[in-house]
Amino acid sequence: MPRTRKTEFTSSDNCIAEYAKALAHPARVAIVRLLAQKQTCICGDIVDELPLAQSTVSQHLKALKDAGLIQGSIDGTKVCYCLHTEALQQIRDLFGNLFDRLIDHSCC
Amino acid sequence: MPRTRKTEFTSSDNCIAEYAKALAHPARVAIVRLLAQKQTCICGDIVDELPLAQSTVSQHLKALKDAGLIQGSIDGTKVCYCLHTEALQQIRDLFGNLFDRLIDHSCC
DNA sequence: AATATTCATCGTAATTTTGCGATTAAATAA
DNA sequence: TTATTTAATCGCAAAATTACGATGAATATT
Repeated sequence: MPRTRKTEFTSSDNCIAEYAKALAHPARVAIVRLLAQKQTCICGDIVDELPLAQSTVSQHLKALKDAGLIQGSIDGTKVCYCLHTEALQQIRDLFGNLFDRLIDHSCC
Repeated sequence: MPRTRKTEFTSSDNCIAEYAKALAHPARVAIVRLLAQKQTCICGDIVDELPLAQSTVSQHLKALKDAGLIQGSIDGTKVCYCLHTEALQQIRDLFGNLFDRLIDHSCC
């Protein structure tokens, strides 16, 4: 009997994967950590903290913004970025739900 | 004055990014969730649960194994996979440290 | 021994990601 | 007004990811 196969991933799995993809590069992790550490919203100083060109950092900022992890607000010629708390809370919840129930399953 | 630029990412950021990359595809998230739900170690049944060809699923399993998230043990012609608890604990810790301190920073 | 099952690996194509310099747009400063 | 600063976007090249069928290796079954 030929086996039937699922046709899609669940929206939860897609959502988690999308968030994970947003953090799947050390530059983007560094940006998030920077914004988490400094209580003030940093902007172009992020570029100075990363071993990448300005245009590349801008791309990573856009990726984080598209994923909903950060927000940017214009202040003169500068742009001030900060974390989007609700999204990060959701990430914590999603990853928590994913991992919480597996504390003592050593089956191999 | 020309600005100095960092030359590397921290090992912590690299580590988090690597873990995030392992979960940056819905198929791999689905595999982890499957292994977290079933207390028994599943093997090729994973293929039937995913909308992907066997060879593709095998690649995703390898990616998860290379990242240290799962382990596989051979049982006859079958292979039994299970989660690698320590790595998942480390992920929880790393992401927890990254996100914990940012509860009430709304600066934008 | 011959066949079947299970799963990893190979080879390849299509797509996505990453990175940079150059350019552009917008606001400020001179 | 004319420069200068800041940051986004464009265009492009290199690398990585994703997906599949075909093949191979190992064990189990007949």
